[in-house]
This record gives sequence, C-alpha cells and structure tokens, in this order.
Amino acid sequence: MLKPIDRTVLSNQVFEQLKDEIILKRYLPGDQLPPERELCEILKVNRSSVREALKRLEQARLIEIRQGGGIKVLDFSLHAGLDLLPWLVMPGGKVDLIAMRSILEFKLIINPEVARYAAMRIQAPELEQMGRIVDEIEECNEDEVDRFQDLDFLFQYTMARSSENLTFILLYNSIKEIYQQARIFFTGLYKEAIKEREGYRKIYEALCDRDAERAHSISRELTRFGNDIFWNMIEESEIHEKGA
Amino acid sequence: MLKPIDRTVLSNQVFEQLKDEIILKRYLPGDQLPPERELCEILKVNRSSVREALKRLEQARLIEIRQGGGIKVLDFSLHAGLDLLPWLVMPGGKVDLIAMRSILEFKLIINPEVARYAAMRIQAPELEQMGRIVDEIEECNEDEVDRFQDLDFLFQYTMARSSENLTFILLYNSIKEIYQQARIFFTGLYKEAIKEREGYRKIYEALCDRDAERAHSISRELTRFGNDIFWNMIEESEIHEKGA
DNA sequence: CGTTAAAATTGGTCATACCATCTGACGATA
DNA sequence: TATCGTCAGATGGTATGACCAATTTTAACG
Repeated sequence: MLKPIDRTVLSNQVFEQLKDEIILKRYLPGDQLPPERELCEILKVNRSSVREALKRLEQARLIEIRQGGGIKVLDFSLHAGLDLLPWLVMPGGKVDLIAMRSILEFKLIINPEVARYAAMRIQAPELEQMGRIVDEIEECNEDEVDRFQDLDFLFQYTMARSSENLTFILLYNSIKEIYQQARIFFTGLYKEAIKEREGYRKIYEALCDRDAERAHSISRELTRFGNDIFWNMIEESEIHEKGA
Repeated sequence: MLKPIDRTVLSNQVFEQLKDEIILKRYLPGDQLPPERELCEILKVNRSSVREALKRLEQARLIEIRQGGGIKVLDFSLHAGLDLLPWLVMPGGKVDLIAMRSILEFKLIINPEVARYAAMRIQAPELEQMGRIVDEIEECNEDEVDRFQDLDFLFQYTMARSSENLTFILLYNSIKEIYQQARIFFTGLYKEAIKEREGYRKIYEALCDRDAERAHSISRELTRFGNDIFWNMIEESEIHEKGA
C-alpha cells in the first residue's frame, strides 16, 4: 500500500517531537531541555533546524529561552493560548476526554452567544450566504457526513463573521484547527446529528427576523443535541469495553 | 532624544517589524513577502535571524512558507488564533476600539460562565484561595489601582482554574497577554471600578454555597459594570476631542 | 564563609556553500 | 493546437564552522 511521502521540513519534525514530549509530560514544567548542540547530536540534524523549531515552541509559549541560561519548559496550563487545544485533544493519537469535554462545554456557551450577536448585526450579504448554507445543509444526503460536517462548521463560522466581534472569529479559527486535527473523531457524532437538521433553518429564520433571543435559544438547543450524541457515544463505547 | 537600546534578540526584532507590517495591512493577504535573502539585505541581519523570525510568524499563522514558492501573507482574520488579539488591541501604539469592544463583549459572556462552572466544581483549597483573594481585594486602598488590577485578574483566573475546563484557562492566558500589552489603557477603568468592590465577595459567597446561577448573575453584573465605566470614559474623551 | 575573578556552558549571530522544490519559458511530440 | 518533457532561474531548506554575548559554575582569594 502506497503512502504519502513525508515532505515536512526538518525543523517541523523537531518541533513536533519536542511539543509531544512536553505535552505528554516527559519534560515537566521547570525542567531544562538539553542544550541546542546536544539536541543536534540526538536528533542528527543541524543546529539551524533545531533553533527554528525552538523559536516556534517559544512562540507557542511552551518554552522559555535565555541566552546562556538554557531552555526552560513552561507550564503550558499557565501560559499557552487556545492554540494548544488541538494538541491536547489527541495527545499521542488517543483522544483526551477531559479536553474534549472542555471543548464541548465551551461550544455550548459560545455558539448560542455567536448566534445572538449575529442576529443583532448581520448584514444583507451575509444573510444571503447563510441562506445558501442552510439550503445546502438540507440538500445533504444522510450518507454525506463529511460534507455535512464542513457545512456545520461553515454555518457557525459565517455567523461568527456576521457577529462583528473579532474574538468570536479568532476563536473559531482555533476551533477549526481542532476539527482538522481530530476530525475522524467527530464523524461518528455527525453521522447521528445529520438526522436532525431543522435547527439550522430555524436559526436562519431567527437571524432574518433579527430575533436575538430566539437565535440564542435554538442554537443552544442544537448544540446541546450534538453534545448529547457525543456523550451517548462515549457511554456506549465504555460499556462495550467493560463488556469485552 | 536618546532611546533605550533594544536588547532583544535580532530574530525578535525582525518578527516584530514584519508582524506590525502585516497587522497594519502594509502587506495585504495574498501578497508575497520579499525573499529571505532580500530581507537580509534590507534589515542588515543574517539569514538565520530572518528565518527564525519567519518560523515564528508561520507558527502564529500570519504567513505561509513554501519551499521554492516564496512567502505568502495570510489573512489573519481567517487563520490566526486568539493570540493575535494583544497585537490588534494596540496596533501602532493607538488603541483600536473595535478590538476593545470585542474583548469587552467577550468578557461579558465568558466571566459569568466561568463563575457558573466554578461554583459547580470548585474544591476546598481553591475556595480558600478565593477567600484570601477577596480579602486582599477589600484591603486595597483606593489609590492602589495597580494592585487591584492584578487582584481582579487573579480572581477571574483562579475561578477559571477551579472550573476544571481547559478552554477557560487557556482563554485567560491569552487575556493575560492582552492586559500586559495594553495595561495602561485599563488603569483608568480600574481607577473607577475600585470604588465598587462588593461584587467580588458576593461571588465568593455564591461559590461557597455552590450556587451556580447566583455566581453567574452577580459576575455578569460586575463585568457589565466595568464595561459601562469603560464606555463612559470613551464617550467623555470623545466629547473632549470634539470640544477642543 | 563570603567575595571575586576566571573558566566553562549555552544561546545568539555570522558567512558561505550546497541541496530541494517550485515556477515559467521553451521546444518537442502527438 | 494541445500536451508533455526539459531546463534554467528563483527561492526556501540544510549543513559547517567560527566567533560573540550572557549566564552559570568553579576556583581562588581574602
């Protein structure tokens, strides 16, 4: 079986390795990373590649570099931003349920608020766009889960852009990264969610009416519905595990 | 006029310059940055420094680097995460009111929710810590605005950690960066807010009672109060500008 | 025992060479 | 005419090796 060739640059591979080591707590907060020259030895790459990776880690606030003083691992729960979340959701390929719960809880809060502000501020062109998205969502066949998943995100994202709040938009950019990282894990959810799609049009209608409270409450319902599906899935899989 | 000498590493200075150029839209999304070797010429630094800066920009999702294909400026409103916010709040030293409104709106949503979840999940040690913070808040003299400002953040941050939701914690890490960036701009707000401090103890009491709804509603009131102060300040300063 | 000075450690910068990938122009072939 | 292959130029990626600058450690000194 042919596999895609790994074309990532060296500095990226170094970054990935060190990032995982830190997230998996193989290096603890306060620890020193090996000095640059030693990392070169271990990883068999040039110092430039190592340094470029270290700068990226510093940008992500996972480490602190001080000239002459070595490289200190930071406590990411005290420093890192939301961009860390995609990596926390699937550390070492396995899904972290704590992280996942955090995200779902957060979406339960934020999605309805986005809908609320969108209802207050959406303009005609974006409203049309929302209409087209809803149409397409309803056109989906029940087996087109992938398409539905993309459209669901686009629906929320377009609302965020219509809300005229930078925070919402940037937030959804981070969430987009999570979906890309752990997409496979959500498909099971959307496979169920695709069976109940009236919510989207109802929200759209609320947007048309500029009814912020209605948009809010329907969105909350819709999001909670998705969350319930997720936890039911988890529960079932746990029963299976215990049964086996 | 003598200026303090910039002791930060070169790659950081390069990063700052390019970041500002992009945020101030001197390079538009889709544009190509000058090639690495040309940037070296312009900035009079070595290629390593330029490359390290570029890797950081890539990590922040402000640019896209492709071997042989040059460096493309991304539309940060479509890609960047919340970590961009500190830079958007004060582009070129001046406060951006749109960005500020976004943040305040967002805090109005998120603070109360954090309080709600904290009330549901806070443990004894954190509760004690909250008690000490509230005590200290009340001990503040009305001229200790700086201390109050720090304590206010610590109050919210400790609640976030007690909410047992990773998202909240990472979110507040980003907000912390904003405060550090634009701290001076908030001091005016806290100078007024320090006169009304009962909210903090009331929230604390709600936490003690595990009363999530009460914690939520008081926190919302407290946050709205702060926001109102801010907008009043803006309004006044605008009247002054027009009057002058 | 504390202070100070030297040495070792470690990150920062530089110059240069060459490799890898993409782009576009050109021409050959069907 | 359209498609494909080839080649040269542009541009990012990697590798050496040397030296500078800040910090930490060690050793000498009072």
